[in-house]
Amino acid sequence: MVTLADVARHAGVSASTVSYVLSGKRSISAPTRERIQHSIDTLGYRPHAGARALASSRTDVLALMMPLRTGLYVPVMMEIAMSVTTTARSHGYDVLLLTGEEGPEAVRRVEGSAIADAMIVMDVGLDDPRLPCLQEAERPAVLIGLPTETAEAADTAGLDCVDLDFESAGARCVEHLAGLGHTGVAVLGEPPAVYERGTGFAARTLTGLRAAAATHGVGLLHRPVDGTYAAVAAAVTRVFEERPGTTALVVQNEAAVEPLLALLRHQGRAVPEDVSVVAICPDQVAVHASVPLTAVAVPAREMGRRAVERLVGRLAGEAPRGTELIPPLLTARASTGPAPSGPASTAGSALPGPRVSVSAPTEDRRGRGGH
Amino acid sequence: MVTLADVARHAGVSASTVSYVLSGKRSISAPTRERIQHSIDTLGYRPHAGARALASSRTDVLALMMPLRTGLYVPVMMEIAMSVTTTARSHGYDVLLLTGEEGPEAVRRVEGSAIADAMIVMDVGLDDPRLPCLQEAERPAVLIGLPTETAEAADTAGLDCVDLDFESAGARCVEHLAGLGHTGVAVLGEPPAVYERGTGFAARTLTGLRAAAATHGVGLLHRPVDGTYAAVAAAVTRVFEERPGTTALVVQNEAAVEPLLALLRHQGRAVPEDVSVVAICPDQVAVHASVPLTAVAVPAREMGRRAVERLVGRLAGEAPRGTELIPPLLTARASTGPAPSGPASTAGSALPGPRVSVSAPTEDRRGRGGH
DNA sequence: ATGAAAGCGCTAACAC
DNA sequence: GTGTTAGCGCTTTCAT
Repeated sequence: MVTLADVARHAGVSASTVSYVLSGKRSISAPTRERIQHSIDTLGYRPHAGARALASSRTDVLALMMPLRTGLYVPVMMEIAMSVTTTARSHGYDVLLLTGEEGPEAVRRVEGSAIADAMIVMDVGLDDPRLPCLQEAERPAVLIGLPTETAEAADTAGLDCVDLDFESAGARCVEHLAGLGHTGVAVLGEPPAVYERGTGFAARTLTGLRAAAATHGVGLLHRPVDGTYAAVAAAVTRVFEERPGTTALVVQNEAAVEPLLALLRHQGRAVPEDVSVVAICPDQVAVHASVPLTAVAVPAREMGRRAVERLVGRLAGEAPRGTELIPPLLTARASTGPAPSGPASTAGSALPGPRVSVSAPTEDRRGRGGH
Repeated sequence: MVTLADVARHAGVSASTVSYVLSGKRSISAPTRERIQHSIDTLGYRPHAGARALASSRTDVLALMMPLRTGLYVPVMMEIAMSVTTTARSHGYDVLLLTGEEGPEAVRRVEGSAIADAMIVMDVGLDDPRLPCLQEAERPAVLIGLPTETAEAADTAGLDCVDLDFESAGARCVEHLAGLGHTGVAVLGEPPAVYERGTGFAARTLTGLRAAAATHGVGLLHRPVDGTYAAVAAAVTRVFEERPGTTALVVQNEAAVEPLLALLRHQGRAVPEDVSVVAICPDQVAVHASVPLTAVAVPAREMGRRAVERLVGRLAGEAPRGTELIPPLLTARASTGPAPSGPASTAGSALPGPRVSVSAPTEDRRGRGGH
């Protein structure tokens, strides 16, 4: 193994000079710097991470705690993880991946063993047991997500948070639909487990949805669903039975998107002629859906990037910045349109009660699949 | 910070004794061990990772290189990553996440800076530039995937590999369908980019599919598809036009699964009465699809687990084990059934379809196809 | 602008 | 069964 001492010898200088060339912490004359750099390249020298960590008390590693509990949409997590990793690299940091299984113990391990300089914590719950440890910890931490129902309380707890402004996101959805004349909106939410766990973003979205619904005189039904075809079908069918006047759906559950579209197609409800659909999901999902979806984007990459940049800033001595909410951006695509104007124009209207039977839109349909 | 020396002083022993209690590398009398353990607990001592790495040349970290290039199904990657992380923890290792962007440079970094003790490399291509570095490296590496078209060549290159036996997986799919009397099978494969990149698993699957098709007199069409509704619709429509005798589909593209099922429903082709579908995907996807799918499982967790266990074994001194292929497991679910027996019974029959072969096997068949 | 030297906290011979 | 001690490779005062 090539050590710093080897380089020093090869370049005919002292070890400390080599070290200073590497760190740039003091000025070195051009000739010696070049000579040393040449030796480094020739010998293929790489500083030993452990030795450096021991001497400097810095690891150049960020820990990423990613619980991946049931009901969470994996691609968003993954995108955040990748965004964190590439952003971290661009700042000279590596990323240590921790699962949620260890819980608070992982926080103590990172702290106590000096495994990482800072941490990013995802999937934060309302009474997350990791939070107290994080607050006691010496090392800076940034949460992706808020541990509170509202945006204000988080920073008072001394925590740095980055998240989409889900409350505004919910409001945007309703506003968009209200603007198109819809008055009966149903929300297909995350799986029940997500709400039960007290995961902040789902609750905050709901708050925004409800507030805007009240403001705009829109009736709102909310149904948590698992991301399976069966669950979506059951929920949607019930919604249309309970309130035939439903003309728009908001989906906050990426896994439910395709099942929902397939179901509507199957039921003969045209999108957006009979029913409008707004999603809260990554843009990629919205664009590639079988009907391009009007959607509020969940900016996964952005969230990962900002989290890292805050952490890097704090490691460089900046003060905590509190809660940072990313404003939602709704992009109108093909899945929303004006509310159908009379009972006559909706598929649901043909039905006396329970089930959708007939008549539908203007689609080319063939084959024996017909109901 | 609490150091080993602090513990030693508190317990009234020497530093080395404390160290040996921790490592278990020499026998300590019960009383002193207990006394030391008590001091450790009282003081809340944690060994300093950097110091330990420097002194022992072991980091207790495994590096996981996960490229996440276009066209790869994210949930499988994520499941492997999580499986790797939890398995690693259970063996006392942490996991450092590396993206593919750095390429071979990342391998050298890990090696040169002693950042990790070993590495797991995913998404290996046929002429992967990381492979030469890996072979030169001192540290053990395990590939998830094979860098070759066939199973044999990999270990000769001195590399340790873990993967599903995709060749057999392909064969199982065809065998299953052939056993049900299907003679016209189309394969919806991974996105074109995956094949172009020379990613081994896709090519190997195709090899297995083709071999079995030849053996069983099954006609095989192969279409790479992007995982969007539009791409799937285009491909499937063309397949049925080109060969109306197609009665079964094999899908190796998780993102295409729901679009495909939605499309078939929309076209009025009943599954499995008109067309059978076999998938190569994680069991979870197969089970939760809108039609539970007969499928060869991609054992993501298993692959991650085995990769880590091999690595841990090799770090403990075991010799490389070469290539380890996990035998495929096909589970029959609701999406496959006997081939429709005559032109009269299929939706496709409406089309000017030349050939549907006559004879079919002797299997118990039921459903509406009954002649 | 450069060098010398004292650690950082731990491990692993080498003693006894 | 336990203590002593010499590093591991790097950073960073303190000198000059």
